[in-house]
Amino acid sequence: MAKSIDETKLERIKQATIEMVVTKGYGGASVSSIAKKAQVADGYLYRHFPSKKALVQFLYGSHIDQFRQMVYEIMESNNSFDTIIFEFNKAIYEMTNENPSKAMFINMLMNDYTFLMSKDMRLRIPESFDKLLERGQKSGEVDPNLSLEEFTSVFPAISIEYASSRVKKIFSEEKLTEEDARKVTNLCMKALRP
Amino acid sequence: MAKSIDETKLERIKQATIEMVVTKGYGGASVSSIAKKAQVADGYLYRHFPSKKALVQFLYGSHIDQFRQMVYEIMESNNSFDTIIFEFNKAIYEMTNENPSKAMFINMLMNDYTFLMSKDMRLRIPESFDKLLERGQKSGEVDPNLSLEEFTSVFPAISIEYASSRVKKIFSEEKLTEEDARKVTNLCMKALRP
Amino acid sequence: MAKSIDETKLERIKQATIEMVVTKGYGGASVSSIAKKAQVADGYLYRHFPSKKALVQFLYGSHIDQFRQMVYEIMESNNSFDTIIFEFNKAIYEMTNENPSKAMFINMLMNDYTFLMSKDMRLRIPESFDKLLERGQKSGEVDPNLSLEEFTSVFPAISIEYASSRVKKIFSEEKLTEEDARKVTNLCMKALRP
Amino acid sequence: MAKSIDETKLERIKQATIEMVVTKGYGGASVSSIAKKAQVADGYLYRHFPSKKALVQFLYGSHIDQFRQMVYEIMESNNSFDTIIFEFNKAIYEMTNENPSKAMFINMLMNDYTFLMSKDMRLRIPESFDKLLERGQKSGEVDPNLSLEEFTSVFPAISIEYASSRVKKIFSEEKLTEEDARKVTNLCMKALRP
DNA sequence: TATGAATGAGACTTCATTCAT
DNA sequence: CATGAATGAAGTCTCATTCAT
Repeated sequence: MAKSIDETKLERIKQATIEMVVTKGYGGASVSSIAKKAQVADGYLYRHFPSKKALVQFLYGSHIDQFRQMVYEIMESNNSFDTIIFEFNKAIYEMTNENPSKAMFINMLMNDYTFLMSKDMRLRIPESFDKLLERGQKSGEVDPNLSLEEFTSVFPAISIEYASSRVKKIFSEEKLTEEDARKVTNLCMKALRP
Repeated sequence: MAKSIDETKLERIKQATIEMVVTKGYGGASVSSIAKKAQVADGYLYRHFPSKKALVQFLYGSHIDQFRQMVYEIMESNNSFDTIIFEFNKAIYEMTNENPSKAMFINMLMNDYTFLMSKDMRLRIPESFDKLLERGQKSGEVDPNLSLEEFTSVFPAISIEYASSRVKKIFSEEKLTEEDARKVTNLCMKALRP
Repeated sequence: MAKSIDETKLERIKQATIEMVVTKGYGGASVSSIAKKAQVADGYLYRHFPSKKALVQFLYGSHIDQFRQMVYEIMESNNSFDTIIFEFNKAIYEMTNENPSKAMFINMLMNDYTFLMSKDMRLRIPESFDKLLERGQKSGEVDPNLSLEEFTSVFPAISIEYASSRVKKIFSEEKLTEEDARKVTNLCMKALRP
Repeated sequence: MAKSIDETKLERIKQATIEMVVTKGYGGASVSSIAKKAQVADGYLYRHFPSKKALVQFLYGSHIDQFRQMVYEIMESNNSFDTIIFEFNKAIYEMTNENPSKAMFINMLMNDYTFLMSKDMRLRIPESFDKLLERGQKSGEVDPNLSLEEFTSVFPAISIEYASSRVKKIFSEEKLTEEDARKVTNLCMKALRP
């Protein structure tokens, strides 16, 4: 009977939000500017999210979860610890190439103390990395004395930092390649080994 | 005498700004709330900075510079590469313990794409790390094929990430110790070696 | 058959509007909330009324007219002045019991200077009360020197005020009874007598 | 040192609010229109009240209290019941003449179910009228069987209704006089007597 | 006919900044 | 020099209304 929800509009809002937040910061990304970039009406956003904050929180949460799921899936289908690290790096570098804003968005919010993950997520993320650490320690590729805290300071910290400096174009403006993933994997493996 | 009163006021403004920005984000840290916390009048801030943005930029810049100078000074007075890494870690962990907000502030802004360093700073920072890298490669402690991009993804990235996760109290609420500095140094040294 | 479905929809809209306006005020009664309460689509209302304001005005007008007609009919079928007053009181108290929102709605709008009666109505109402006053003065039950202004300040003002304080549950939460109608009639008769 | 608060501005806001609410209704009285009428900046209001609703509530409350205090003071300084009624009528008619908007404002909000008095006020008002009723019953001027509910439906209901119909200019556009107060007092006294 | 997705004007509110004191 | 009252631009958000389906 009535018009159905235009999913592309919603998608446009989401992408526009990410881009505006990355470019102008949370405060600088006004709802008006987001709506304009997404080519929807100013009030449109409020038909799907109760507030601008909720929208950004949702995007943060869903991206973090996508990220976490990626780790999970790669772990499920790979036996070798170093392959997991490599596949993960490859995956996030592909994502970063495809949608640099998305990568910047996650990085920015992860370091913003006013955007906290949901409790649920705060618990599940370390859990995934804990399993990964165990696997590495079992296979003898990771120092058995390494704590989870030390582990996550190496992985995914190095991987993310490498991608982040690339999108910031500090050292290079090239796209991230499989070679980059290999190099970073190598750094991680060395740091972690017994 | 009168001037010293002034100085504490200015200092209070600076500290209040850092704390408010970390707690509430840049947008949430209103000039009024900063002034209130610093116990000065709203308009006082404008006697020293032309705008709120300029104040935050200044604080970011001066902290980054303090950081850079630390690297420089440690490099000047130490010959051994691993000692430099260790001393640096010790120094930033001490700073983090003393003033966690300051550490959070730097970390937050470094990952906020709307707060860019001055061009001057953007050039000088890699320069310092380049010199450090060279020293490590000369002494044979660092892989001679490592690029500056790879190097900075390890150091100071690991060091900072470790401190950051501690301030966020993700894995532990303990203060950072010399032992932590040693552990992190070890991780870095392993990652960098040939 | 199809039409009768329509009629209940319209009826539901009307009742929902009255209840929402009374509960939330004119501004707080959003078209959406009215439609939701009436279980019709948001846009449905516009098939019968050109605007929200027009809907409320219509309801106000039709209730006022119903009120006026009640006076008229009671006057037609009763010779005695005091019986007219009593029957009127009884009638509006019954209506108030049946549908308190309706009573509150009329009372609210009659005291809201932004909802004016139609010119037509503004003229016809005093006319009805003028006839009633005449009748009372002819029968000697009402002071011959009383102006219409004084008369309406007594009747129906006292009657309405009594019902209003009851729906507001200021002094009592009981339903209005015939005994209440009698008491109020007595107060009016005493006030009006020569 | 600094500028002091301009009390006339605050006064202008208050009066402008009353006038706009009376003319356009609560919803129609936009903060902008109020500020414009008061010749202050749009944001000024928020330096003294947390919201538009709070401002209107405050004005309602303070006017109701002024009203209540008037009753109290008149009762304190008069022994005779009928003098109290008369003095009260005179006082509110003078107030109505001086500031008709104020009278309309109170009347409007008293009949708006979304603007409730504070609990404190809801209790104190009937108390004052209860004392007045007692006095009238002691002096023999008021029917000893009259309930407070009946009493208040006569006084101050008649007095207020008379003033209200005058400000609405239904029957007359004249100012309210002492003669009006006398007439209304007479109506009340007749209604109340045994 | 009835729906409800979408619009956008305009509401309320915040707050960086100014400047009289 | 320092204050904080006042401003008003700009932000977030609501909601009456429209119209494709």
